[in-house]
Amino acid sequence: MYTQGVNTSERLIEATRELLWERGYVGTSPKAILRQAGAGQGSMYHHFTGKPDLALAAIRRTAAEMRATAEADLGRPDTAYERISAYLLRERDALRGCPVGRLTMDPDVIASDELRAPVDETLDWLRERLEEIVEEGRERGEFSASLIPSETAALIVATVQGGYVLARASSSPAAFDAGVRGLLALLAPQECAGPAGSAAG
Amino acid sequence: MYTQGVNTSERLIEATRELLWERGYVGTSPKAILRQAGAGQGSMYHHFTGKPDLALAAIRRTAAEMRATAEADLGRPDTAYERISAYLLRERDALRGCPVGRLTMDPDVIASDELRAPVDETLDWLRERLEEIVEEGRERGEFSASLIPSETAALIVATVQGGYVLARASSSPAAFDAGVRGLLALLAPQECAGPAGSAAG
DNA sequence: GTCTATATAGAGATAGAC
DNA sequence: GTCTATCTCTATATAGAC
Repeated sequence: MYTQGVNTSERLIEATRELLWERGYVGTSPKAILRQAGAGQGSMYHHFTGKPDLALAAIRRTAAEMRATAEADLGRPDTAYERISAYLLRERDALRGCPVGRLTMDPDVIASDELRAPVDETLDWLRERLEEIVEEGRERGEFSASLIPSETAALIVATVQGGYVLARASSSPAAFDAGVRGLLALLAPQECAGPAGSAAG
Repeated sequence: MYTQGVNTSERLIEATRELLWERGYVGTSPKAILRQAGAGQGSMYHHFTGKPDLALAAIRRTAAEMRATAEADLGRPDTAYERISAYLLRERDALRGCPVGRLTMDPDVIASDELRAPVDETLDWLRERLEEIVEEGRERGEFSASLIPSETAALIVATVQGGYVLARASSSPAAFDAGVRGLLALLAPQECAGPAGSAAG
């Protein structure tokens, strides 16, 4: 059986994705979703058991999309530094923030293991993927052998997530870019960092 | 005229601070504040014009407290690296997140220049304070001369803010600590980082 | 499947007694 | 200054018509 155009269930999920990104879970009402989707009350409760169920479908899709977007940069045939750099410098609307990461500040999402799971899994996947790449770069001599891949990976993800916080606080993407450049400068393959720690004078 | 114990206005502000930290602005209702403060409806609207006004008082106080806490580590008589390290390694409840930074994910806070102002000013102050310290460390030879202080400062703040995101996503403070260690490893005064970027396998 | 009532609770604020 | 009504609007969900 065919569905002409986009069906209601689909529109509900997409509307929820947009509103969750913009206003979070607590700040998004079923009524707002229905308005955005152009659907009536009954449709939502026909396709989903309620707000949490619909939100879960929306979050899962957003999480999958985020992994695919990241992999597009991280999976390129290039050096580790170039792939990490491509991921960090990718065009972003920093003021919108991360549609997955922002959910960690939502009390109702964090209180529900089911809603939190896709958020956790996605950020965890990203960390592990970056860890592989850092390890690879270390073996190839791009990075210092003293780098700990798992910690470096956590740093990279944190820089992005925290960059969104700075951008939104200042209403400007500049701070996001600054943090990313600061990280890339420290990660950049370098000959010698300068004089040893001569703290005197 | 004396006020015995803590007055109602004070209790309202403290209750609001706790709830804003825990549930954000959108997720905090006046009713919840009154319950937490042990006050009636009338008290709140006597001392404040409404929810935004009370939230503003709470946010300002939290912001001031955050600056003081950071300065306690950053203002120590020590090397730049030690002060930054002390700030990053300070004991934190990473799962609670940053009471100031979390507000950047609150749509109603971001939509209001008045509510956003103390958030912006605080994170901006922190970045500038760290910038001074990085610059100082660079002049003293602790850090590479190629480091750009403003970008490094943005990175440090982003690492902390993003670390909270990772910790909350995974319900564990471990990821926060990992990111911080990853950053400190890259910042650590070092003699030579290893071989130059020989990317060929 | 989708719609329009309808129901119950809570958000946010006001009025006026004490 | 603080309290308890009270008010209007919205959140979330259900019922039942079409």
